Amino acid sequence: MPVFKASNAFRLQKLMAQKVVWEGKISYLSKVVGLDLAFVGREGVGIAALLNYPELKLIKYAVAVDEVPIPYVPGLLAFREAPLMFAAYEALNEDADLIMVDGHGVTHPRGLGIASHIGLVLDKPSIGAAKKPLYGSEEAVEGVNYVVVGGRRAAVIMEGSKGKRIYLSIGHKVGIDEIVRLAPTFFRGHSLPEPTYVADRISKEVRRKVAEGVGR
DNA sequence: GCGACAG
DNA sequence: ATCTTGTCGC
Repeated sequence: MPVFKASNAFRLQKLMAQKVVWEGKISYLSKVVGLDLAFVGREGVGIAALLNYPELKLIKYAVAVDEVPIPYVPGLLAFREAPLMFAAYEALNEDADLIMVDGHGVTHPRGLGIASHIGLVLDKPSIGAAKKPLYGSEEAVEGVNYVVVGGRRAAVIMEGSKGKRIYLSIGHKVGIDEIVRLAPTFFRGHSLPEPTYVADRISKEVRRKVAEGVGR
């Protein structure tokens, strides 16, 4: 069997990055899907959580569990985590108006963080929600903190509860101004935006059940 | 070459 | 991401 080759992944990212759309507005927003992954040893637990908007209440969720053979390599996160996220999204069997992914979008060394990777493949508007910076320089404009990449504003830095900084980046087909407009509406008293928070909570909850099933 | 490095 | 108890604070 072929093994994961970082050099090939790099080439693919550069090609895919050219297809990513940094602009766009969400004309109709009702279904938001949060994607996240948890681990139990080598087993990955992918979660696709559907929330309504603007209430941000969990409507339903889908799970995908499988072995994750790709190692974690900074910058190549999508190759490790996206497969199970696609599987979970597929199992959800819903058409999302917007997808929020744990991690960065275009604020990535080659312009293709996991949020952009997933938005591009599913051809859906997507936004990345990360807890730590990865790429780009900070710049404050009119009271808003941005992350600039190649001269273009690529992410907005939000302050979750207890002052925690969260990086909301362009994933695909959502412009920076649209993210600035929507950003505040995604927070509900947690450090993370609600779609990501809910998906993360569920992933850890399901992870525990999977861990028990593994031990026998 | 050295250090940094989403989850 | 995950390994991990109690503990400080809203």
